[in-house]
Amino acid sequence: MTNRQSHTPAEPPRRTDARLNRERLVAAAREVFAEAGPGASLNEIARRAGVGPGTLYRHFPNRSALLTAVLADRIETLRAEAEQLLTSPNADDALDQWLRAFLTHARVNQGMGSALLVESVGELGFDCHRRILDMASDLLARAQRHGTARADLTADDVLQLVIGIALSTAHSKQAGQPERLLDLVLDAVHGAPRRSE
Amino acid sequence: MTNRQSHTPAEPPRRTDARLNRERLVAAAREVFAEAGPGASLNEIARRAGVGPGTLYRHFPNRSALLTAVLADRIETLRAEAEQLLTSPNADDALDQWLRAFLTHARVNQGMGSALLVESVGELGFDCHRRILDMASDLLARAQRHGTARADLTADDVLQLVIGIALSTAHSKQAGQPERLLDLVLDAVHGAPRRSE
DNA sequence: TGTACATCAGTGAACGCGCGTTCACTGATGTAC
DNA sequence: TGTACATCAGTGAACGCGCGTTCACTGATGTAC
Repeated sequence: MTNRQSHTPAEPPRRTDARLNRERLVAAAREVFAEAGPGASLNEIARRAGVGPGTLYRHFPNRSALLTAVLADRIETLRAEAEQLLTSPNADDALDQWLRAFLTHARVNQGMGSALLVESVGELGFDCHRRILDMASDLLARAQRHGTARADLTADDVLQLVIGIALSTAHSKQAGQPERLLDLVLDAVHGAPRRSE
Repeated sequence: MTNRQSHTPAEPPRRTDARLNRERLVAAAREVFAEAGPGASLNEIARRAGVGPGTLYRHFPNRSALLTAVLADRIETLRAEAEQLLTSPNADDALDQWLRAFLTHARVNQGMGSALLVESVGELGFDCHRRILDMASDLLARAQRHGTARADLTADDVLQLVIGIALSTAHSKQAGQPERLLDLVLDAVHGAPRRSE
């Protein structure tokens, strides 16, 4: 809350060229991860950033650190959105809206986020997972108390479903399909546990 | 319908050693794909089958052909199940049951099926896609006519959702989560398009 | 049933490739004076 | 403000690895007689 600038946990580099290269690397990583998924080549990222591979390793000891850096501001955006939505009048709409935003982010990264979320890739990945899960939990709990969200749902399950949509539609050509699928899931989230006939 | 034995489209090999190796390769591929996903190493598959890499290429010109061979009997199983379910009394249960079976198969292959389904990997992949989609369409259409399935759903959307569950839970440690998520989706499939408040 | 041989299948070393990662070296930067 | 220098950052060739794929060769099989 006190930090206005949201840089990655680690201290920012002292020298200006270092800081610049770091930014270039994160920007390149954002692009390349979006194109080729979380398994994208690190050398390719360094190439795209216009630096040597050694420079990449100086800034990010492993792939997970780089992924986390890329995710950092997306997560911060989601967090801010969640915080605001938690004060909005309609608890159901708040949950829906946040999940829509989450789906968009997850899709942009071609399931990159999911890689970090599903498997806990190192401590940093685990941390991302926790933060996302906390937001979803808060919004879901409120929608369960003051809205129509089913009481038998866990935030983990709902997130997993949305991540699934992001993954399965990562290469989908059908415009609008992800949103359509999410709407269907949201119907289930707000519906009763299945009425018979 | 006339063929009792379901071998892959291509003619079966003439020599017995060839046929044996082919079977070994498919068995190994089944294992390795299940462990490492559809991008698994072909050399590793050959190794596991106890044959040289050249032998693998003699039988299967590319990865897609091998994937298709592995999928072939799973798809045949699903087809037989679909055919039988189409004559069962309850159209809703039939759809649900088939989707459950589909999820199981999709999960066993760690999203391997999905790779073939989502992206159309060559003609063979496209063919698999079609066959699965046809089954789902028939069952969904019947559940829409004689059951409670929502009229605004397409088979493609429903399949995509289930594939998403398979993908996102591929590495999930939580036992029972995939089934739980599918149940939630099935609720949506059979529910009305969202009642307000 | 037994043998000769053409055919088909299997082998596995080898190739080129891109990957992740390292490290000795060069160079730029910021600071102390 | 100007310079000297220690420190930190960047470089990129190089390594080993496993991958997909090929192909000249060996060997097993089935068939014709």
